[in-house]
Amino acid sequence: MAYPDRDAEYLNKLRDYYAEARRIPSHQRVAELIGFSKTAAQKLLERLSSAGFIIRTPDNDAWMPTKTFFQRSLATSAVRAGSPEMIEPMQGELFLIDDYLVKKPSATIMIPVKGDSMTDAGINDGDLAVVERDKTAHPGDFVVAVVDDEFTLKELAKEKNSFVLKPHNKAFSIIRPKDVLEIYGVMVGLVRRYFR
Amino acid sequence: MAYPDRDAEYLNKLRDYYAEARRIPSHQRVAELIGFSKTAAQKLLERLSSAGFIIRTPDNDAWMPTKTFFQRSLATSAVRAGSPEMIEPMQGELFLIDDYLVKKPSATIMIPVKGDSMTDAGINDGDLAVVERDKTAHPGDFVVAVVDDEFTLKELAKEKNSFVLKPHNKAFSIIRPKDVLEIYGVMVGLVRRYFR
DNA sequence: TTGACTAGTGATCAAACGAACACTATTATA
DNA sequence: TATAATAGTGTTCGTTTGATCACTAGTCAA
Repeated sequence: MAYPDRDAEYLNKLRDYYAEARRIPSHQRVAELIGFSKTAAQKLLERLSSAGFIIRTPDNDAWMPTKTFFQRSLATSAVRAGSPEMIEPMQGELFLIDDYLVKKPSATIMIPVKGDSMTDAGINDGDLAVVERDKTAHPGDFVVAVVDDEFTLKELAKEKNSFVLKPHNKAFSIIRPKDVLEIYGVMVGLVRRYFR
Repeated sequence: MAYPDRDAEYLNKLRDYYAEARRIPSHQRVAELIGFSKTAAQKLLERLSSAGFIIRTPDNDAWMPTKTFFQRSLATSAVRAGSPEMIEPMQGELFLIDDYLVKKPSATIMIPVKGDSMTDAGINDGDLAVVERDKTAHPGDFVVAVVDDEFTLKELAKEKNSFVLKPHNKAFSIIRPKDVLEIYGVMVGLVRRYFR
């Protein structure tokens, strides 16, 4: 087999392009990108469409990526013998971060974390909290509550007969709401970026 | 003021379009979308660019959204003073976390974090590290290194003339590789899930 | 070894595209 | 009240785009 699976390689180039330009490029640019003729690019896109990586836009005037397009491999086991070069892309299961974190897209929102009140729980300033709005909160859950007209991320805890908000940082003290504790949503995930 | 801020309304239409077609449309389509002339669309896009919502692609042949494009104000819910900026609900998958975290899809892999050696940096056991393979590692970066045929996540540090691996947990000690330090990739992001 | 299939090249062409220009109506300001 | 800036319309023009067609060179199975 001289030509095993070139399309996987082409797809990766397309993915890199998308990460930079946020669009599936025109036939001509695909051609330039890969070192192709324009027609070959066109046929490649049709193949990728059949494979489920891209579909047409609603207006049918361009290609757009599907969820599959964004999937990447998850190293299933950290332990393995031999050279690390052996772990090649597409080994391990395919994986989409959004599907991993978000169960109810319509009720999920991303809220930037401000402050250091949760650092002992591994939640840092600048992280993005994935918050599900209509989820029932239980003691022990991390919740986003509305305190003094601001969002606060804390652990929901029960103290005697009332709910309180427990920070995870010794420098902060427990918040005991005067009247009703207004819970905005439950934290279901965390996203952090190390480079911008 | 009869026409206070039409652009905000136009921007929302653009966002809706983007959620469906995953691209900033052409002048002509913007015109159709809003009920505009082509030139007005062109100028609108330039205004939105000045306002920081869109920028040109690296190839300078189209517009692409910026981070700001994905943010939406709290206009729909109750207006609160001092409310934090918020990123658009995942409704319609407008905001893709994968997109947010991954710069080079073809070289990026997800690796599960094992152990507590990095808890002081807010990285817990069971978290998923987003690792970019061909990125150059600098001292201070968190890297995935191959030590004794296993992946290890540590901070890359320089000690005298050699590189060492620094854990972020007082209970662990610095790893000084005997021979060559084999770096698998650089950590560019972190993903954590609170419910399974 | 013939024939089908696949991944390519190259050329043509109408439609769509972005850029530029002149012009108009409304709003904000000095 | 004059004037500048803003948000539009309409038109032109060279370029890019996607679609289509004819053709070629490997791969693979009957």
